[in-house]
Amino acid sequence: MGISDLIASFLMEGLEEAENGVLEVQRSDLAQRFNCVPSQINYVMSTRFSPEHGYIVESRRGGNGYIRITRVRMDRQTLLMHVINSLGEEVDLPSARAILSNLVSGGALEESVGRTLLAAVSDKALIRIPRQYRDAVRADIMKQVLIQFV
Amino acid sequence: MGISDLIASFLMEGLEEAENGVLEVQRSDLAQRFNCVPSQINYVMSTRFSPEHGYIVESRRGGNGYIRITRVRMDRQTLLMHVINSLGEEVDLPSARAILSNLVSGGALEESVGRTLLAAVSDKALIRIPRQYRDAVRADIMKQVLIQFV
DNA sequence: AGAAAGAAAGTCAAAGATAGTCAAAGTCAA
DNA sequence: TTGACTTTGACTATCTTTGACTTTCTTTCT
Repeated sequence: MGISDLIASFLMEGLEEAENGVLEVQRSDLAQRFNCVPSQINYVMSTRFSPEHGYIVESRRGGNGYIRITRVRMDRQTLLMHVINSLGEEVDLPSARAILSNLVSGGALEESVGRTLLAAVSDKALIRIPRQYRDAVRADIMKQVLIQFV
Repeated sequence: MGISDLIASFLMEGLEEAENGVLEVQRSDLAQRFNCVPSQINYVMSTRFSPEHGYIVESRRGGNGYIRITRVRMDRQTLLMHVINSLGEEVDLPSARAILSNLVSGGALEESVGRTLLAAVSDKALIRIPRQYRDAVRADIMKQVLIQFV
């Protein structure tokens, strides 16, 4: 596991323990604990705690600054509608993965359905589609499938 | 035996030992061990560990990258493998529907999964794909999805 | 209060570390 | 001899780590 993965799991554990699903950390503290540069924390936030992953990240600079990570919980309907609307015309694979994983862990989709859909929009499944169009096709497929579960 | 065969048997042995049927390797390590160019590992993956062979291959690039090979369960295998192999290069929508319906009623797939996959290969989902290529894309998607349930 | 200093966090691009693709060249058995 | 299978390597894509520079907020000092 790389440092980013370590940091991410550390934060997720922290979120488990936090009873309200909110965790506050200090960027430089974290960086020191994991012996990395502070900006790596930002990298972890944007790659592992994005909205697609089901998190809201807020922060404040200056003295007593912080980074606050909140795990969002929505009911199934809301979550699905939100996702479908947020899909737009194109979806890249990392986003699709994050979204589906979020839908599954949020209880909006069965695990088997999530896996099915992920496999259906994987690059391997869409190998013949020119890259240029892949994200659009992915979006089409995801919408078409998800709409059934609303 | 050529190098590709050696690499393949090495990996299969590794899979035997791995208790959960999952093996993770690093491409460059393997290449060094067998004294070949890294891209030969990709060749081995695509010729010996394809879905048709009963494997799922995932990977990640960048620092701490990996190639993960998963051997799918050997249970309902016969039916599904038969279907996967019989898919060939192209599948039209009526055939897809028939195949899925068979798999579901035969208990090889959950109904929700069948519906998901059918929606994913429907003409609506593949609307952007020129008709000429649709059946091929459908076959790709179905293989990629079904291999997970073998 | 206003300005200066200090204390966070943010941005961005370069460098590093892997893996993927593709087509040319090589090999071998029918 | 020919066609399928294999080997190779140049080029590309993706993911991670790092650090210089910027922005925003708080505190302290006139």
